[in-house]
Amino acid sequence: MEPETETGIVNVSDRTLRALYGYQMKRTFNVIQSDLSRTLKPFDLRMLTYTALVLIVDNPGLRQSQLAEAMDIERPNLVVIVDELERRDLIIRDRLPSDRRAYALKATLAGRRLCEKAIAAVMEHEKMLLNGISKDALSVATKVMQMIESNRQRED
Amino acid sequence: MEPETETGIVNVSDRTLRALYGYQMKRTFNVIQSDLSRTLKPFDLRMLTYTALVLIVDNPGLRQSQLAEAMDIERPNLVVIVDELERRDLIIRDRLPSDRRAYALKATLAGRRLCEKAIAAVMEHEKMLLNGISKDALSVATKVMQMIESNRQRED
DNA sequence: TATTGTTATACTCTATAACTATA
DNA sequence: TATAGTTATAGAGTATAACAATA
Repeated sequence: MEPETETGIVNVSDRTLRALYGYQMKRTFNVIQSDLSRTLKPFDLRMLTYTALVLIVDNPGLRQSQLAEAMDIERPNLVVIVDELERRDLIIRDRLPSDRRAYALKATLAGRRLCEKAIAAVMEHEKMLLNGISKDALSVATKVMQMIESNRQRED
Repeated sequence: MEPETETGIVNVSDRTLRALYGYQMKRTFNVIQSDLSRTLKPFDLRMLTYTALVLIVDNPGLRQSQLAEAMDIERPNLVVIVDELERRDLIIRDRLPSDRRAYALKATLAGRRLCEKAIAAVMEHEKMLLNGISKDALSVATKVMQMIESNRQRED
């Protein structure tokens, strides 16, 4: 006599739905990811290059290791992303005088301009995706996500 | 004079944070994904094989095409997942008498037992991840995710 | 010795076209 | 002709070890 919830085309019991909390989040993330990819295509950006560009524009002088940590990816995987942005003259790698191992990442004027346009497009699409969701509900959802993140169990 | 929010190690303005709504969700999904992977390792399951198994146990007779749609992946990518579960005798592929092209997927006794154990382990870990989050807040967050999913703009 | 960025590499997940067997 | 499942394959994204340069 368990309640059932419609999720896609199959019905799962509420107990099972709780066991699939990652499954709901993955479905939702897929939606956002694919919408974002389509929105960013005209700018020749992917989610990863877009995120990196936005963070560099917002944090001039950021190091690659900091950016990798912020984006939650490994340093080796960031190299190709920064390479691509640099090759397109959207950012530059400046040597830090204080630590000649590291780079200070800075957006170029072209990078800042592209970033502005991309952000505007993303926000426009976001409106459609978040249609019917109250400001309060969205705020609660964001807090829940931040709580989950802070509850992360780092492996030892 | 923009407010700033701590996200990882870099500060981003609230406007920028809104432009990175996918970024927050990705970070959160990464946390859930990696926690889930670690939890499922003792059962020799990944997120995909776990999700497939749970859905088959909960929906006996499910077809592969239905399962693929439920899991939001392409049919070809499901084949290897079903192959693996079948090879481990956790599920069987039953021919449908009414449509000999399709398979009815059913869990074996071993599959149902492993599924039960895996769900228990996942729920135990979920408690830690959702620590400090009220039932109401979680419910709101889930509804928001479902709303986003239903707002999906299918490409034509 | 430790850290920054790098290369190489392997693995997982994803996406598409084309095939077979049934309908 | 259309659909269910399959094969082959290519492309993203991710994770790890090992290296050079610098601290």
